Amino acid sequence: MSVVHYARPVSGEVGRRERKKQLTRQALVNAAVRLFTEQGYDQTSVADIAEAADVSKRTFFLHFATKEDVLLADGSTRIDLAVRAIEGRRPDAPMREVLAEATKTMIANTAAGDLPNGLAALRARLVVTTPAVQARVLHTMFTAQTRIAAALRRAYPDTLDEITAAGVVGALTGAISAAAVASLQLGEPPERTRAAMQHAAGIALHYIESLDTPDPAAPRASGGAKATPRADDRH
Amino acid sequence: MSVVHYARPVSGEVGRRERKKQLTRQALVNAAVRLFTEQGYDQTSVADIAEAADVSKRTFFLHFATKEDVLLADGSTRIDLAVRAIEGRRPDAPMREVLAEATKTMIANTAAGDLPNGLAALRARLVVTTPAVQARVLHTMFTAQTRIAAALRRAYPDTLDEITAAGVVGALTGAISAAAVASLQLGEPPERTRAAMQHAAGIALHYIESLDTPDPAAPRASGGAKATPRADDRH
DNA sequence: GTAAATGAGTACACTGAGTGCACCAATGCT
DNA sequence: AGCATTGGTGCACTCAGTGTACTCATTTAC
Repeated sequence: MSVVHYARPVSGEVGRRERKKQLTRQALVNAAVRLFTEQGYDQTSVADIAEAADVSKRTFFLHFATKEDVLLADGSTRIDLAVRAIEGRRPDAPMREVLAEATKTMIANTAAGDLPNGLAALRARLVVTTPAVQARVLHTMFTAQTRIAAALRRAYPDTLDEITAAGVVGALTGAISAAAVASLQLGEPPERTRAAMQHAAGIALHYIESLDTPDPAAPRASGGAKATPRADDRH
Repeated sequence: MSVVHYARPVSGEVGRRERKKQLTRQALVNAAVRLFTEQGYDQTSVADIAEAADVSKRTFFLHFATKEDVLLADGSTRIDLAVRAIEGRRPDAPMREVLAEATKTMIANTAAGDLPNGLAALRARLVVTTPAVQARVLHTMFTAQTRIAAALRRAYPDTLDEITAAGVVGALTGAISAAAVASLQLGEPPERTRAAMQHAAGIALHYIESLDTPDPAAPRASGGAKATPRADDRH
């Protein structure tokens, strides 16, 4: 393999080494997704995955710290998105709006990234069926919270102390993830789950509004959140 | 041992067997707390704990499903408390009030259970330093959420659908736990951490009020939540 | 162009969590 | 006293995850 000797590190390219690395990484993800789907998560060992991807078991752990992490391959992208949404706010934007924007971005992205292989769908299934995966996802989200809370505090340094910032972000993500899992457990289809997440975000955000407006004339149901279309459309 | 032959299974008593079981269980907890404190969590193996408690390693797993679980020995008590607080509500009590009560009970209990051995304090320390413990606690709390959400929904069947119930409870516990961890990470003393939890609960509850009162005349800062003494006393 | 430096992948041995199983012995029940 | 139950044991096993010393392709420096 090699008509071209001197590849092109020119023009800001990645280089063969890095490309090959991403290749094995992708092979591992694909093998994992396939095996998890075919045989189930618990019935698939890391050795199996490595074997199927035709690398050594040690190599697996060169790319992923734990067995669960292979399911979070796309991982930090969404968090980065949220952080950037907060950091790139208009200077005088109210907190509620900024958080609403960040939330919307994240949920939208959740929907998008699914196409390549069935990663997101598989993950969704495993989150409600496999405790180990659920625990890992939960933990990942929790650590992400602190990053987001930090960004938020940086954005509103004199409105928020550490505790309040943590509480706000905790309430937001707590509501969203609880609603998402509840929806998944009910066996609802993806777009309904996304709606559930939005609904829960609306709940949390509705409150947050009252932090923006020190003299709350309108922390009421009328506000921007429109929190209860869902509570109505069922029962 | 044994002047009394036929102990007393009379009058609803526990019996020697059960008593001995609790004894070994307690021995395991004590040994674990001591070793974790002396040598650190990661430096202590389950075999070590079992050895120190003078039982076999196999016995450890007869009492605790995982190494982390030994730290959650008191575990489900607090959840039961919350569930009971919800179930035992006055028939017409507003949701906010019920949840406030449940929250207060839980936080109070958190403070109380610490006395016997340093379990709660140790756990608090490990939650912020040891990922495995943090993950386990998080997961425990998350599963507890569904029980609480179910109880809440049972209490307010026509105000709440599954999703909203999950969202409400998720927001509440998300806010509380995020604030608690933030406080612990700041190295704050226990009573300050408890205050942080209360503060975060107030945040979440303040919103929830608006679910009770379809026509909110007073979902403002004056209400029962008193949400921001903390945000002021720092900044 | 050649040599040194780097870093992905490998082989292998090891620790430690958690499980299955057959068994023993104390306890509880009648 | 005799039988059933059940907490605890010993042992062998699986599997996740790590440390280490090695190879070899690629990259970089000369």
